[in-house]
Amino acid sequence: MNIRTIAEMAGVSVSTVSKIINNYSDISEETKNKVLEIMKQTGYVPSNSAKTLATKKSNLIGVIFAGKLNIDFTHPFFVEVLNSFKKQVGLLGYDLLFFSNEKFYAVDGEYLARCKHFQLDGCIIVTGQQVEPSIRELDLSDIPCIGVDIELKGKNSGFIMSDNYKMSYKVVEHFYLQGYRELGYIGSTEESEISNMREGGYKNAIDSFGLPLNENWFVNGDNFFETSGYEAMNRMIESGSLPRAIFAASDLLAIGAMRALKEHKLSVPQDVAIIGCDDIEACKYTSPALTTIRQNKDKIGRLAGLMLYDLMNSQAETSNIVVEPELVIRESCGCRLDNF
Amino acid sequence: MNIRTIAEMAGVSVSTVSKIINNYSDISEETKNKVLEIMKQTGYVPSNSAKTLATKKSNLIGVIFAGKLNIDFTHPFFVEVLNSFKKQVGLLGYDLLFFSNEKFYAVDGEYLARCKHFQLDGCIIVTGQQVEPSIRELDLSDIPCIGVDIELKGKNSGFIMSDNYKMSYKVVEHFYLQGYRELGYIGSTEESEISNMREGGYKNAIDSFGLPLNENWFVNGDNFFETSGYEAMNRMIESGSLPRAIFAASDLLAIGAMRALKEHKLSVPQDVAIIGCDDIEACKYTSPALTTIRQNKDKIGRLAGLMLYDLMNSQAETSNIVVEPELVIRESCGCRLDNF
DNA sequence: CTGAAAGCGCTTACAG
DNA sequence: CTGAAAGCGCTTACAG
Repeated sequence: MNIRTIAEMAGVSVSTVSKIINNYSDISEETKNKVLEIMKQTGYVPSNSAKTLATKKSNLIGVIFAGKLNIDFTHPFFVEVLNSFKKQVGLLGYDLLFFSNEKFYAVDGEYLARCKHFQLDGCIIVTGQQVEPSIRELDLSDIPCIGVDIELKGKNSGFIMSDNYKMSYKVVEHFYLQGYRELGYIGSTEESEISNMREGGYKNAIDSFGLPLNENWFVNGDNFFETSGYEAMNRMIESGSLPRAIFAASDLLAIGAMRALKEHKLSVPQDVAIIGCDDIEACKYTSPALTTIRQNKDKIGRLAGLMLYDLMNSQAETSNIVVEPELVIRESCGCRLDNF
Repeated sequence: MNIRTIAEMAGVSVSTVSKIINNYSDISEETKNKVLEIMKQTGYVPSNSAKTLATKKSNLIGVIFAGKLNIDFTHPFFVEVLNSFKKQVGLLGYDLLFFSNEKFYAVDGEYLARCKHFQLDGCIIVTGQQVEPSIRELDLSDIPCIGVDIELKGKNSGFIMSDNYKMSYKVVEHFYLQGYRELGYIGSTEESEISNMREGGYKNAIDSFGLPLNENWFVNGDNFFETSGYEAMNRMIESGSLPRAIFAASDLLAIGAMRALKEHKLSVPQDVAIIGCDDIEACKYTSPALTTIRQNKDKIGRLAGLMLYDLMNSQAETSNIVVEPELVIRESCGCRLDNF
């Protein structure tokens, strides 16, 4: 069943059917209805590959998880961003392609090659740590790309992330308002740009409030996961000196830190207050419930979709957007201690 | 840059280049190396749409979340299954296509039409409640499909799920071993096949162990989420009579139930023991930590990939597989009460 | 408002 | 071992 069959059945030309499929206006109502009727009866569906071949546009957007490892579908932050991104671009008429073909990964990803292979209209790149060089190649190509939590520099690229400095500022401010003056930080590996931005913002804010800055209270884990937080906290405890309040670069780091504190008979928030980052599901169920920074994942996803659309239809130049984060107060920061 | 350019540069025919791309054996080493070299230098990438058009195979697998609502990327179970599915089919040389184009959803999904449009080689269908009729149409088509947690009946379809009866049996057995004789159940809506299977298995097991069955201790929520568990538990509490132990059809239901119990000053597991289902991340962080049934998501995903592959390459007939679940003991079931 | 024809970039018998 | 040619199912100037 192809366009020719439909054309013959309707007694019109292939061009005419094509125009009807693509909603051209210069077709008589009569012809149009006749053809539409036949398409419906036969259950005809135009072939995307033929269309792509002819037009060089696939109506497909590539989704790339850069910086391998652990950071696939199970990553709580990206998964939610992706969810709203998917809805947004879906509304605009695009479907999503996920690279998974491992055969192509042999040669360092080869992302650009994959994109060309599928003639993707654009890409969204989400990322963890250690970005492969091949991402840079894609970034600089003429394929429109939007990065989430990764700074893209190409002239057909843009990126979006939460305001990581603001985040830290809000945390310091909240701690300050409660009288905490000795502030610590648990980050991910130093290779993580995101963690470093949060740390930088945190130190700046400490400085703005005129608080002392003690480097012993700043520790890094190997990644953003629970075990890293546990180990980092243990190291801080063993160093002999503890801050009154700690900001962790992720909720899992915070949860790990709480476990370490608990094991040392230290109470959260009475001995050490903790604020995490991400607002994952589990925050609500820890005890004490974890105060955290919520990124507006829904907004990030929607904006990413819209920015990419503009890029793909050259309705906009490169743009970089930063989204306001929000402090979600629960128990671990101590400001609701009366309720205990 | 296309196959003809490469052919001309190498001074061979298009057919020859095509054979080299596709690893045909009847090509001289010399020609092969010459062409390969040129392909490399030029950075030539074959077009997937042209290939698909010619071969009717896209090397793409469709991922379908049936039964809309809430059940997208953020669903903890499916997301992990998908993760391992992706790896498995990636190894086999396939990429993944996610339907998101909302324009097509206008007419009840039209899944089959979408598949044809992209000439997908196969589909994986994961599902929540209330499966759309259009899924059935796809199931019965000649496109190979594998269902996860959904029974597919088409002759080119298969499905895979955890052994939902066994799950319940293990829970009842565990409760029994601890001396609990009054067993309750919190399920999702009655429209959920999965919840009903678990309930059925649970009742059977209760029967096998010769325990009394009290219908008042069996309640259903509206879905698998926390609030449903909370409300269901409250209803059971208000009914005046409580079982000694409860199996909830999901971890979130269990967590909601624990919240309701806590609010009524009832302790878990001292007053009521609880076992959840899914082993989501949050189980570890609730207090008490939630004992649960872990589905082997990794195995389910890998098997789904392999089964689909066999179906797509007609190396196997329809097959239905059931995967052994595992009891993960933490605190909420009470068997480690000594440790408290 | 409609149609004939070239072209998009591959694959695949088939011939040699 | 290699190549000429038809065909996959669309779109797009262009002519009328």
